[in-house]
Amino acid sequence: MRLSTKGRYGVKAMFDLALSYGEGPITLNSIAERQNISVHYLEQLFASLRKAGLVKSIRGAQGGYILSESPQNITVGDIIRTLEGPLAPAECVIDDENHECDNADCCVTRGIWGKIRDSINEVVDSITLQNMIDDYNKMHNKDTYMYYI
Amino acid sequence: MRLSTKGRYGVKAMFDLALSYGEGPITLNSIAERQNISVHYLEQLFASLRKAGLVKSIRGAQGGYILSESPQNITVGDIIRTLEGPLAPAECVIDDENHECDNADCCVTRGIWGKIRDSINEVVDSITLQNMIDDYNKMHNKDTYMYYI
DNA sequence: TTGAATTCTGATTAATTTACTTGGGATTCG
DNA sequence: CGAATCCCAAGTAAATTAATCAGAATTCAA
Repeated sequence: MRLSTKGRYGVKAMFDLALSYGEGPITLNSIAERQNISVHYLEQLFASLRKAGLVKSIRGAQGGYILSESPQNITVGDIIRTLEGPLAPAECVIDDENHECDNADCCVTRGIWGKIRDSINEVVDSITLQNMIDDYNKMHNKDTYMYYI
Repeated sequence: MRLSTKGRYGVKAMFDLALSYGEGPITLNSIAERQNISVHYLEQLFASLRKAGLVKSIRGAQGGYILSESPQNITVGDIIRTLEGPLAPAECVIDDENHECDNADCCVTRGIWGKIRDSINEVVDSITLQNMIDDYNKMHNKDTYMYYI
């Protein structure tokens, strides 16, 4: 039940973009360097993210990528589902497909897979990139914050 | 984020055992037939389940497997973690291992993986084999139940 | 207007994991 | 004894993952 590198790198890269939101396009090279990911691999991920409408690209020199929307309108769920496909522990609980079950007891286990699916999606859909930025700032301003107590 | 067949078959097979709990040993052959799984593959899964103490084996003719404990004391989480390893979306949130993070922002994403891990484990730990039996009986006694209304 | 910096596209590949299969050995009941 | 069963270790084919490779297309800036 691991996420693949697609989902993990994708969230990191999108968080990286979110930290620079409003400061113009960010190059994949710089993301790759900061996050320690191969540029070419990032290109593949960003092709998907762009097609899904989560980022916009600016081509040519001084180009790069920017978030399509503000960080508070993009969730971790949007990113992971774009890169990994539906977050379901079994095929029979992927909503947009109809996978038949011929076993009589299938529905009992199917109910379980459905609960797992729902709880995962609830968590990732409840976290926005803005939430991540806030967490990041809390960590990094902890010392400063102490002065005010 | 799919469960592998190990986890899925394992839950089905253990549920099969639970339905016959108290009726003596059940052979892998019969489980394999009912659940449509290869016997030899089931053998591998039951080797793990036995080592984890979830089932007991009775060798020789008329042998088979029984649950080590009553269905209400075995959770879906016990089964899945035994067969799939820790239910964590990323290595850095596996509790019993120490995986280092060198990126500064790692902790932000790590927090997310931790939330996903916790929500998955909460769900699977809250479902016992007895719960599954109850669900199963509800489904199958629906018609009978109607006569009493 | 040229060259460097970038995104974009499609193919290829190496490593890993998954989902078994194969081939036997050990044990126990009837 | 022999059939039924669990037990064990290795092998394997297919799929997936995680990239890499090669180069075309676009744009900015000097």
